[in-house]
Amino acid sequence: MPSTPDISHVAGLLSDPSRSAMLISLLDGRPQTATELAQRAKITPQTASLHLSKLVSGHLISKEVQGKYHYFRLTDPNVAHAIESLIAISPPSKIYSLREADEDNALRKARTCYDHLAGRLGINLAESIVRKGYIDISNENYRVTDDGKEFFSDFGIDFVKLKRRRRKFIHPCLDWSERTPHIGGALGAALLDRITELGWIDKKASQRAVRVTELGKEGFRNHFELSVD
DNA sequence: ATCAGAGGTATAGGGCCTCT
DNA sequence: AGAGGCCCTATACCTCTGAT
Repeated sequence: MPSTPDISHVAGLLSDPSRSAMLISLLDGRPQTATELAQRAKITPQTASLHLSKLVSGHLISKEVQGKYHYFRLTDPNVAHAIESLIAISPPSKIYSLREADEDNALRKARTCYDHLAGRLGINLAESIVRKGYIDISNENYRVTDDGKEFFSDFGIDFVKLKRRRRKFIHPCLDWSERTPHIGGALGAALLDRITELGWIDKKASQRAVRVTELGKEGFRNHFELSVD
């Protein structure tokens, strides 16, 4: 008889507010030190260090030592996907200041979800791609059409190389702020890489929120018929 | 090459809180 | 009351950098 997966261990690791705050901070895919994560979770570095060691032993995050710095990151996109899904079914956190409200608005507008684009921009981009017939939705799954293959190749994405990767090629990733899926998987990551490379978005070093540049506004309009304010 | 200082992380011990 | 978990402070350890 197949054994039942034990989700209680992972759920236990996620159940602490400090640990979940650090995991959410790691959602942008950027490696961060224990001290940075401690600031995010509003705890001391020593406490953060303890929590991080538990998350490492639970295989939710991995650690890379570079000199005196210890960089932590999510182990793989599946962890990010799981956290985003939990955020989608969680009640919104209370906002106490104008700064928090601004950050929340910026995140809802456009942000990275581990290694792909999310927020209203991510949703609108996915909807535009579907509308143009580059991606087909069947049984709530994404499939790239022949037109899509041609379009993504023209857009500068190496489709063949992407297909060879062991990672899931494309999947709908539920957006916690919009409750609508955006494009996840290897193609979602490649899209974000290409958009960043083209200078369409500006990723701030310490934030998940991204800003669309003037070049990006033009690019999204010309390639995806998207008007970004 | 060696040493001291600074920055960052890990660990130990204790207080506090919650649950049973 | 006891157990368990979280967070804090104090301290030790590691690594890097700059001065000598």
